[in-house]
Amino acid sequence: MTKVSSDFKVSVLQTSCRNCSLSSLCLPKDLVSTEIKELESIVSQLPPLNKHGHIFSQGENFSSLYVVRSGCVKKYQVDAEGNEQVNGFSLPGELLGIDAIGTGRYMSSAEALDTTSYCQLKYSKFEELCEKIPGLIKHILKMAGQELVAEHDIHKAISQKSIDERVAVFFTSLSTRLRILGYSGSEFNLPMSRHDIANFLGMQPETFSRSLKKLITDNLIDVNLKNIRIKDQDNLRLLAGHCETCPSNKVMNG
Amino acid sequence: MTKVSSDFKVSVLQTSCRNCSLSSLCLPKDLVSTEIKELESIVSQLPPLNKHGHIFSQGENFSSLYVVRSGCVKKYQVDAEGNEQVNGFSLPGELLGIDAIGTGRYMSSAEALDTTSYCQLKYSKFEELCEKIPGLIKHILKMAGQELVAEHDIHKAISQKSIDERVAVFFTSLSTRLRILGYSGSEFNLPMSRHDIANFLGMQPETFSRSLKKLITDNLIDVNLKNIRIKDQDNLRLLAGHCETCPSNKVMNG
DNA sequence: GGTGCATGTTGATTTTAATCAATGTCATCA
DNA sequence: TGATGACATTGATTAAAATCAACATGCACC
Repeated sequence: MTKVSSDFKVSVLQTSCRNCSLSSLCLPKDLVSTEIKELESIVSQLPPLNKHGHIFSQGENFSSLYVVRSGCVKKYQVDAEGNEQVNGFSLPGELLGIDAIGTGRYMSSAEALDTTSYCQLKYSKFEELCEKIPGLIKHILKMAGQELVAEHDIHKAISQKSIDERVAVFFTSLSTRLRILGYSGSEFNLPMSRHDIANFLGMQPETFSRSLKKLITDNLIDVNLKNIRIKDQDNLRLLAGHCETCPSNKVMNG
Repeated sequence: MTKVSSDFKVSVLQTSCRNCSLSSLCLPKDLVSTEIKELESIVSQLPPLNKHGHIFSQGENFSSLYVVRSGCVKKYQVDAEGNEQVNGFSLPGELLGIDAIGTGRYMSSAEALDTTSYCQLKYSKFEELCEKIPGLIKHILKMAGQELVAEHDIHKAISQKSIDERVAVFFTSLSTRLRILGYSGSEFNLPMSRHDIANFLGMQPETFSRSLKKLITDNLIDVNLKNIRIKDQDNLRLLAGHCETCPSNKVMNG
């Protein structure tokens, strides 16, 4: 089977931030050459993880922030009773570990859903660098803000939207994020299981499955196992409740 | 009627960060005197708002972060169809506006539920100051992280927990936050309406009302209009962490 | 101190999604 | 390549909460 363009993979050969295909997402704007060098000096590109490998696990001591380079990462928490809550899915360019800065421990686990490469930023060095590179503060706060907006979106979706609407929200949001990364927004392969998506969207896997069926019969999407093809973006976004002028419908981390 | 200690009010007479009763929450640790002075120079204490007054409104251009000094603030978004989603309630010491840094516009509205005083931090000046005061970056990232953790908690609650459990989560969480502020964690007055709480917790007001009744008959709380008294912290917290799918808890529910 | 309106509660019914149970399908690996 | 187990779908039933409708209560404003 040939890979569609949205397998969430990028080349991982380069080791420089400057040449990284994600630099427009990952780096603050308008960095001068010396600043990029300084940033590169605190960024380590770690060996790629296989499926089920963990970038970090809930409860571990916080030391570094991470940026996804390729692949897809599941963020999740497990409570005392062993129940899992999927908090979201991180795509290339997205930052992991912000919520650990305050507590000193990772509050959630970050697991590769696929072969995943990523970069490490030692936090102690990062803090120093913030004082040297002005734009860096704004950049990380911007990324934190995006995460907050995404959380509000999913809060609203689970709180107020019907099952089919939530599924539409998931696909349209994923579609938008993939397009930003340069992939097809109309056809992509899901690296996560039905179980994980359902968990994230606050429903049972059976319910998610039935909703997929509904969206197919309504001619909004086509589904072939992991492969999703969006047939009617407009009506899918309409169902999702999407509205361009509405702040709550920006890109969502899920 | 005499005020109980948890009316979320603090004296608003002082104008210095140093003497502010919230300094332990609002300021980074270990600031030297000159640093506090610099911080004070960018913090303006604005005139208090009456009930329904807005600190900022969704869509307005971002310019400042705000810290609640006294009272209680409702964070909410309204979508194109006019549906409101309550994102949360901010108590004294909590920061507002982080999610606007990245987008340049406030993504939600912040409305006083009561007479509320607050401080303004011009963001442009704040960024400059971050370069001068090392701890400031960590402090704001810590507060952003706390907000993210809170969002994950509510996501999980709405996603997985039953109605009564969600209500228990709300009360125990509020109780904890009030105690940290030095108020009673076992008796307090709710500044927000049933409608707003229900909306925040992803349920209908009728359903919230019925759940309150249930918690009262189970002897976990007492309710007198806006006044809540927690009678059995232990079991309320147990309920808040309780999970449907956990076999040991299933039997007790009947 | 009424009057009117917003807020909150209660009851009956319907709708929705969870649960339970069975079956189907795919990928893995001997 | 066929057996195995994880993942996914489908159907029947139950449980939970939304909805609809009526009523009660408290509060703000005359």
